[in-house]
Amino acid sequence: MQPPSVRTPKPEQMQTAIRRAILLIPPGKIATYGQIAEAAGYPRYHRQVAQVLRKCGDELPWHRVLGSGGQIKCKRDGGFEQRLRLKMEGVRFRGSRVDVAQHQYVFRRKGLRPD
DNA sequence: ATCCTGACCCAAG
DNA sequence: GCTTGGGCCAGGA
Repeated sequence: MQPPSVRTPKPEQMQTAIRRAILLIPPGKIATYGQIAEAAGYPRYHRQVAQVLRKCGDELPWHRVLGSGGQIKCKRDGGFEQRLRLKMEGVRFRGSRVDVAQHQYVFRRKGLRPD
């Protein structure tokens, strides 16, 4: 059974909530796809976060979005640029991963309202 | 309606 | 570290 509150989301509203959640991440901090989806009020919709980034990542701090464990999920040049951008903001790496313990951004509340 | 794909996640081996 | 397989959801052909 699932709570009816998070089912059958309106795509437009969900996309807005996801965008707003991503915009909350300050420079030098990071969040994962799953955390963003949850913060936006749509747990389990992490794939939709990726969809939003692919579509309009140019308007968002896309480089602050990582896979679980602080992994960069972009391929090739995208991943390279993401790493550079993060380093430019002072984010430190441990091997190929971001030091999550130090840079994790914790959303204050989950279920951001559309306003 | 079905099938495939994707900037995903997680547990196993 | 790696690969597999199952689960998840939306969008496009």
